[in-house]
Amino acid sequence: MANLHLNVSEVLDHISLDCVIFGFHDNELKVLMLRLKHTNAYALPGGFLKHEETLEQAAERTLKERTGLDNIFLKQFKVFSDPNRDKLKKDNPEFLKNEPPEVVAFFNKRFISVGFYALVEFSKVDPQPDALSEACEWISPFADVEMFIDHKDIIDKALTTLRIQLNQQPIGLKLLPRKFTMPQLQKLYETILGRELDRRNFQRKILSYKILNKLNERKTGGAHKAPFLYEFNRESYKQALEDGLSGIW
Amino acid sequence: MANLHLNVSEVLDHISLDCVIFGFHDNELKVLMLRLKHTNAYALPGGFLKHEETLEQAAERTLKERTGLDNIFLKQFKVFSDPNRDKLKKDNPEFLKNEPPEVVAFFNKRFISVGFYALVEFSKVDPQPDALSEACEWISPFADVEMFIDHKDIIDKALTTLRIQLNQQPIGLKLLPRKFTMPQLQKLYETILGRELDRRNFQRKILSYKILNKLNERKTGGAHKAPFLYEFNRESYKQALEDGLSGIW
DNA sequence: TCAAAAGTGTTTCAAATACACCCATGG
DNA sequence: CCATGGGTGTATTTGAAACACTTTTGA
Repeated sequence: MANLHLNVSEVLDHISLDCVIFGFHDNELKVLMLRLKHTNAYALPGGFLKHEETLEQAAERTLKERTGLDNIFLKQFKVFSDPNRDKLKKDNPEFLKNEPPEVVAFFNKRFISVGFYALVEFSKVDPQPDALSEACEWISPFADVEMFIDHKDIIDKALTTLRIQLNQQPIGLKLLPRKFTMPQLQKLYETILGRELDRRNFQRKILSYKILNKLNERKTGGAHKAPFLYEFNRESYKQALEDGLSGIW
Repeated sequence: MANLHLNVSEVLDHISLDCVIFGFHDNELKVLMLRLKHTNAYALPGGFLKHEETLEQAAERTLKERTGLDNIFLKQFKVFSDPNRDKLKKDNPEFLKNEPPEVVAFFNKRFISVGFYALVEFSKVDPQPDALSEACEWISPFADVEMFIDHKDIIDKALTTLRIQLNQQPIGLKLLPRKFTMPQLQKLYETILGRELDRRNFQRKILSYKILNKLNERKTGGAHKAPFLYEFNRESYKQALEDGLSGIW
């Protein structure tokens, strides 16, 4: 059974990072998580900081390992530094049972963890478990499952941040496939905001920003009337976000 | 000459924090900074993380030491983790010349620094230099002075964050004295936003939130017509911020 | 052929903006 | 007595919200 191959001298003590990787599929928001070996708990993909890296580079590296993707949209949102936050780790080191002693010792130090959230296009992700986990899978951020130490808190905080930053960050652009329908975009906004929006007002408002190109294609295959496909106009979207999408949904 | 009396075994390696302490005085935004000994550079008040502390507690401790104040409004806004960020420190260790070798060695490690911003009532602060600095004083966040390593970047980022969070955080409440005038409050908003606002519209809008109590007093002593004094209605202000002061200035 | 989803348009109401006049004060 | 800053009011424009009808589709 493969172990972590973590060279503890390559990374800084006391500092870790956790990534809340958001995807959007079947009109639902998802988070990519690891199911830890020998436990039922889910954990966020995370990692440690190498000597010559920034935290952003370390997060990118982690993302690449779990999703296969480069150039992911990534943002720090909070540092979790409760000295008791990793208490559970010491009580439940089951998932470390195949690791060498120096790795176990390293894990048992106190860590402050920098939370990042990432936005990825669901269909492009190839989920890769790490050596400490049995599976890497998408679950609902609202799912009531057992989570490693404070990872539930980290997800909740990421969601709150996402909600607040919905009008300042290219959330739609990063979470949806290149071509998408208006109802899809609306569902995305609704999921993040946690409330329903009026279909017609939503469309009018989002179109008024001139950040979408309407395509001469419709999404076929679904039941009911075929909706048009849209794509983001990357130029104007970028510009619009710099000004802030002035409204609040 | 007093030295730091830093017991390096009490704090974690590699982790520091810096506080951008905002105050408002003479209708101008100010930042509390230290002037480092034996250099011309200004540095942000900062500190290290003790083993049993959260970062927030460590920041509070730092704030208490520099300002004499407790219960300060404090918020994390970013972690600065460029591996070269403290390069200058190694080139210019002048301000450490009275420190024992273990302290110098500690300072020469790589640090990632968690940025906090704090909002304080200017007149209540009693600025206290630390052992490494000659003075602790208020300067303009826009001042073009020499700053320690990346502290200018940290201030800029704090300002940007403050601007974005102006409608979500109790910024007025924390920065102004208990009684203040409408023009003062407006100047505060204008300074943070970096643009002018219409006097009459500002007043109408801020009053519409019902977060101010108009007092039966006027601010005397100034030239020209004496403006009324207001105070925040803490109950409704708190409530309003939870909902977000829906507008954007 | 009909239920359910999607396209499109109008009316209404609230908020942001622009603008004007009067009042008080110290120099 | 007047320049400056402060108090208060109104008309206009803009955008958000509420709401209705028609079209397309697969079951």
